[in-house]
Amino acid sequence: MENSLPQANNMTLAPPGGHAPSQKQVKCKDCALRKSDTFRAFTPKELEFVQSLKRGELAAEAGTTIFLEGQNSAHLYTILSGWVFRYKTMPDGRRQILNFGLPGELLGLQTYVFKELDHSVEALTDVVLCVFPREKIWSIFENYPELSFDLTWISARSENLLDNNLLSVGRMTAIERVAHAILQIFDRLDQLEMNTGNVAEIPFTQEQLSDALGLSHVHTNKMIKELADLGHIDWQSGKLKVSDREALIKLSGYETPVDTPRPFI
Amino acid sequence: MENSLPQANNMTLAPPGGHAPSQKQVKCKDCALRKSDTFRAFTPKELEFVQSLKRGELAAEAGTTIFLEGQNSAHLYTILSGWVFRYKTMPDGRRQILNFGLPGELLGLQTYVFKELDHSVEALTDVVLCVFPREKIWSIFENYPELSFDLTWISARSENLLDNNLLSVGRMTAIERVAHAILQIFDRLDQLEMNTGNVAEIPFTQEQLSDALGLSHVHTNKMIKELADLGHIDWQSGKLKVSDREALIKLSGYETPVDTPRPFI
DNA sequence: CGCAGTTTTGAGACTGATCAATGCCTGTGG
DNA sequence: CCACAGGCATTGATCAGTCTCAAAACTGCG
Repeated sequence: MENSLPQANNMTLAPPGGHAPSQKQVKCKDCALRKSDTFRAFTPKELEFVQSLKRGELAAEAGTTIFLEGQNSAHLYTILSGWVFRYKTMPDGRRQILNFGLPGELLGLQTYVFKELDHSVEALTDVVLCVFPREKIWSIFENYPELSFDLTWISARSENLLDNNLLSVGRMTAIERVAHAILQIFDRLDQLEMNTGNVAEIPFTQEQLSDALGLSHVHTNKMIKELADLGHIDWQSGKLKVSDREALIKLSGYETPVDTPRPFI
Repeated sequence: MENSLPQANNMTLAPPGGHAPSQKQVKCKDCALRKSDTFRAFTPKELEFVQSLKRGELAAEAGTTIFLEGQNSAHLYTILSGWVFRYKTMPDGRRQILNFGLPGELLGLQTYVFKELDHSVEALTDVVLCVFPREKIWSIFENYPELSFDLTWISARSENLLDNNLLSVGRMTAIERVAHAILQIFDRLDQLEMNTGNVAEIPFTQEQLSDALGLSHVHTNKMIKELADLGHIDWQSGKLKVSDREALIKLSGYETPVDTPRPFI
């Protein structure tokens, strides 16, 4: 009744065939994300336009494959709630998680720009996605310079996150990587006001984290334990507490980003 | 007389002060890069417009710093000839090369989108850059939807390259990374018609390659030797010959990209 | 010819991977 | 309400890939 869609045993390709726009959909002007001043304010005109692009909402369970490497997609999505991750795999099963996606982020720009996607995207938690048909994207470029700029902005930001991940995976030690990742996730959640003080709800498993960091899950676990033994963090049953942010920063060379309001569509 | 600019002992911040537009500058319509069908054709109108954005050309010697982390820049550049690399460093000197930049690629989009850059860019060889003042970029979004799309395209492509590098650095063994990198560089050069059969001119040192792959230069050297001993490659004094492409592909799981004409500005 | 930067080689050290259990928690069915 | 299964976290032991250190050989250039 609720989740109109992917009956989502893992690996269902979404959206399946002619996917039904869900019954109730939030108007863009009422979108919860707009309320946050993390995101730049839209003019009424922009809001109305974006509303005209929105086809509906798509709810997907944790574990659902949203995009599959090599496929094309008829839609782009903005994450309204929940987490996803982008990843690539090798034939023998090795997996690299490229990035985690949080609310406000756009999925599938690559599928619009190129013919097909060369990575996959999976829902990490139950998610709600805002659906845009790809044929309508062009009208953004055609009519809304500010929004076109936003698309470039979004793409550049995503590149930026990758730069950081590459530095981490390429040149940091295991413990530095873990500390760095924790701080990065923390700050991103902070921007979205998804933290309670110094505690965050972390939906990913240690194995998923290790796939993001290029480490084995065993070693990742040992590093987490070490950070905990040092008294810097406490990570229990999905709740991550950063007890000593400064120590983590010192340990990993993390630089707190200046966060200016960012666009989302 | 020739190189109007950075007298380029390393680490000169370019462009220094009020940099002189160089005397002779190629008209966009005569740009050598346009001749290649690697790049999408521009309409006369687009050509004329892009020409109006171009402020001049900048020649920089190998080793010149084009952008420095943390700075802002008054210009964006398109590489007309030569190689550059983007990189990040850590306080203790560890360096990660994020990507190599080849002719046709745009530098500094991040500096336009955000306030400042969080990586550096250095000329790997002598380069000639096409200079665009940042204040003019907005007119692209305002007046040319196709070119705005191209900017998004360029940004998405660059993200795509990073995805591949992250997979390589995060999940491949040393020898796989080296093989993968060689194939990737080779294909990019091929697109630009910069290869002679199966031989390419490679300007980077093994140390620079190792910084791109997240390896030590010693180990990188050993892997190169191993590939050579296997008879797959031959890399001597800047000339890299790929003798057995198939073997490299099998070894690294590299996937040859489909190359559609791409934009450059 | 000599110097500086780069490549090559060898030896030993160490970080992180792999293998193999065990423990823990949650949800499910009897 | 207990037994059990499955997924995840944790731990220990061993192994191996890669790093670091050190030195020598090579290359191009002034």
